[in-house]
Amino acid sequence: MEFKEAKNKFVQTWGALGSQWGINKTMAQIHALLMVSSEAVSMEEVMEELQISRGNASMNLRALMDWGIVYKEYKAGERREFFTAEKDLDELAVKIARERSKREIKPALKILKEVSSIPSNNTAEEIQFIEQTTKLYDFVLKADNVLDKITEYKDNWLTKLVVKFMK
Amino acid sequence: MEFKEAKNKFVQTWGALGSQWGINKTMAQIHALLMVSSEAVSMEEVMEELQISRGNASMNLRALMDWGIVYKEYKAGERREFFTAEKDLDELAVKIARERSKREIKPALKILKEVSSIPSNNTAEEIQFIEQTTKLYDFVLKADNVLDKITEYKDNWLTKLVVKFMK
DNA sequence: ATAAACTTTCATTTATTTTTGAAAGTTTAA
DNA sequence: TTAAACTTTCAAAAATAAATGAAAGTTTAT
Repeated sequence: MEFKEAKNKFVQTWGALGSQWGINKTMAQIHALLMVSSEAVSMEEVMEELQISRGNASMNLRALMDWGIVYKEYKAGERREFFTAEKDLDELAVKIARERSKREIKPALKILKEVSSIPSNNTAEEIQFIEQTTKLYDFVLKADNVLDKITEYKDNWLTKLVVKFMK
Repeated sequence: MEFKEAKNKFVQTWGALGSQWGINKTMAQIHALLMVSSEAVSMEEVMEELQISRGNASMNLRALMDWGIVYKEYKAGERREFFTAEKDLDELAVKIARERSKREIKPALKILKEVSSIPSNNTAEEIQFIEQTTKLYDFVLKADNVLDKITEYKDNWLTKLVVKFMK
């Protein structure tokens, strides 16, 4: 396999993976492309490499910047904007974890608390509902706290986790 | 908020969450419904409660069983099949983690290994590509191993993780 | 064997999500 | 200023994913 083929395969794979995780395909592909580029990449180049429209490139680059995992760069004497991806994987994972916690876990917790707090009329159905949603709330809250704790380590958190866990 | 409203809200929320995690909405809704039911539920009831077609109910129940998080139950003297969800959250999380590792992480690892193993012609581009995909491979492999290790604990793994991590 | 009770399959339809591209907006250099 | 170089927006189109429902398939009781 030669370079171009490998690069393409990587971008496609990362894209497909993205869509299984609630991130759209193009967004994941752009991220993949930037991650393996040695230099900052212009929007034009992104469009060219991935064969996508200007609007699509613009919107997804924006979304990646909102996630905090792609940065704009300005080059001296250049009008155009260039983009680079966060390449440090610990940092990348931490940012994704934080963002998903904020966007998905926290709102879910709010609803779990709400629905688990209804007054019960003591039918088996209602008792089961309250019990299960309460357990869910506790579980998700605990998981979210662990996530928080882990992301505090930032550098090398995964290695530290391995060490803690293996012994 | 009364019971029916709370139940509906929970099912809707769980469904929306599902679609952000690569599971389809109906599948997540059925799972939510079963999880808070005190008794096993027939396909007919699932169709009725979620207002979905027979085919849809059948296919998504099947998928949930493939994931190992919903079980069939037979009632004496009943022709119909009934369904229950895994209600133990540690167990649920472990099953989901295992399944996603098998379906998504393992195949991704295979590709990462492939693409990071191309011969380099020593251009900056190729060096960066090989370096980054190699790092990704190592990172994902390490994460997958931690997942494996965690799921071995099965009972109370989350609590154990909290304990390990907080100290 | 057969018919009733039930489940699964899959071609077609429907709904949702993503992409396009042209117009509007912005920035910078002269 | 103004016009060239570039980016963003968003309504419409295209692509993708999910749902329907009727026919085919199973199972079980008699």
